Amino acid sequence: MITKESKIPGATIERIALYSRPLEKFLEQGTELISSERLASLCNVNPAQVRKDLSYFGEFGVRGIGYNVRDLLTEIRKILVSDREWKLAIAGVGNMGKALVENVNLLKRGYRFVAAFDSDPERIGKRLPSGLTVQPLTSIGPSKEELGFEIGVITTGPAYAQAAADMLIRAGVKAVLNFSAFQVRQPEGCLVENVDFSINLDDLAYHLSSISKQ
Amino acid sequence: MITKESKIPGATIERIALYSRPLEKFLEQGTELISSERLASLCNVNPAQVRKDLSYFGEFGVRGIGYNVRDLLTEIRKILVSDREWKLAIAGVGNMGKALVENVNLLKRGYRFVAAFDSDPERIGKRLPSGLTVQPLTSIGPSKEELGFEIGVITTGPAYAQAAADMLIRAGVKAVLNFSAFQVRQPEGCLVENVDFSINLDDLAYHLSSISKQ
DNA sequence: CTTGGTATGTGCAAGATTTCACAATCATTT
DNA sequence: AAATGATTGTGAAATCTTGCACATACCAAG
Repeated sequence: MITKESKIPGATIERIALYSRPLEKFLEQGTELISSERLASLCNVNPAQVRKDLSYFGEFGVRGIGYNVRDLLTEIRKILVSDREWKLAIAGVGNMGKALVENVNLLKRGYRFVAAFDSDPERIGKRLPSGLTVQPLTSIGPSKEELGFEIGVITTGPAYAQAAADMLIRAGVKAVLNFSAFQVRQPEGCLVENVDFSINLDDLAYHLSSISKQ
Repeated sequence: MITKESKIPGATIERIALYSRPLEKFLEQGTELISSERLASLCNVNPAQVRKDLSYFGEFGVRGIGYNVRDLLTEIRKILVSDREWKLAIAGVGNMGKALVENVNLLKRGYRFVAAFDSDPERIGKRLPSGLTVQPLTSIGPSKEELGFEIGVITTGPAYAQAAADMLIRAGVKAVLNFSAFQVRQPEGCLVENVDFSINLDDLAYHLSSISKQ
């Protein structure tokens, strides 16, 4: 039961994060116990998958009974290291940027935006509802020194995405979450996740069509 | 080379959508040819993977030469059925909803929002910059009759997500893209994709920590 | 018209992930 | 204290996915 990183499927990590969502809800509702079957059904996965995923990290259930909601959630947060606060910086304060900075769910889960940047002179200096003042992209470096954000989020237009990523990485950020339409390359020593909604729509369109073809 | 749906990996579809992004850029720039190697490198995947993915649908390249950018993009759009317009409806017109409705990339790729709904009386009746007028969630049914949207997008708060999904599905929508923090259950006869950014952040946090532990 | 250089298409092996199926374990009842 | 019923944890089988390696095909040059 050694937590050997290299053996853990990447998809397992994402599913474990997924499991925590219904658990949070059960905790609020006061439900104490949950079975792998119920949790699986809520997450659209196989019950054995839930158990196997968790088994990579330890034994958190009680045979014949199920999982204690509070305990399991605590364990999952430990596994994902979301049991502490992470400081984020955002580059690009358009609609999408604002949606993220003001998203209470992220804050509830410990993701706090501590700095906001943009290249548009119109936006620089403006104060966001969350209290952050928009700074020029060029001040990422000094700002990182001062505020110590660890993860960069990119919500600029595609034209500025790579530049923003470069500046964040040069400033020492070790992980980047990129929502721009431009696919940011993964450089040495920095994690990059690219998120592109239109891919989800393409995916739906493809499957919709292939269903109706039958 | 029969396009047998059941044999095509789900991940292949998503990657094919991914390949179209750099291709769009090359087309704009006037680049005519591209190799699987270059395309793979831009998408952070293996060149053989690119060729294998495409081979599920046909032979689009020329041995010894590579792929014609324009032709490949056309083929990919045919495969993904993104060579036509898809009509979307959005439920929830907060920051996130607005970000999507006003996203030019989606429009450029043929995804057009034709209706917007919200449960907040403050928002109902307001006109969005894109020209849409926000309607009450309860009018989804009649609106679908009239406007014929095929895909529903959910950007409500978690409390309204399932209700919004139910209404969209009852109105006859066959695919739902859900951005709310609530995991919508996949009902019979309707595709559901759940997107939750905080999972991406959890993922980054996990990998960041496991790296620094070494 | 042959040769050389290059990059695709793909059978197959290697690898990764998921699912099954059942032993293990615990609370409860008799 | 034993039997019952429930649900976990997990080895192993089944399935799915990826990547190698090379035959195949095409262009260009001589």
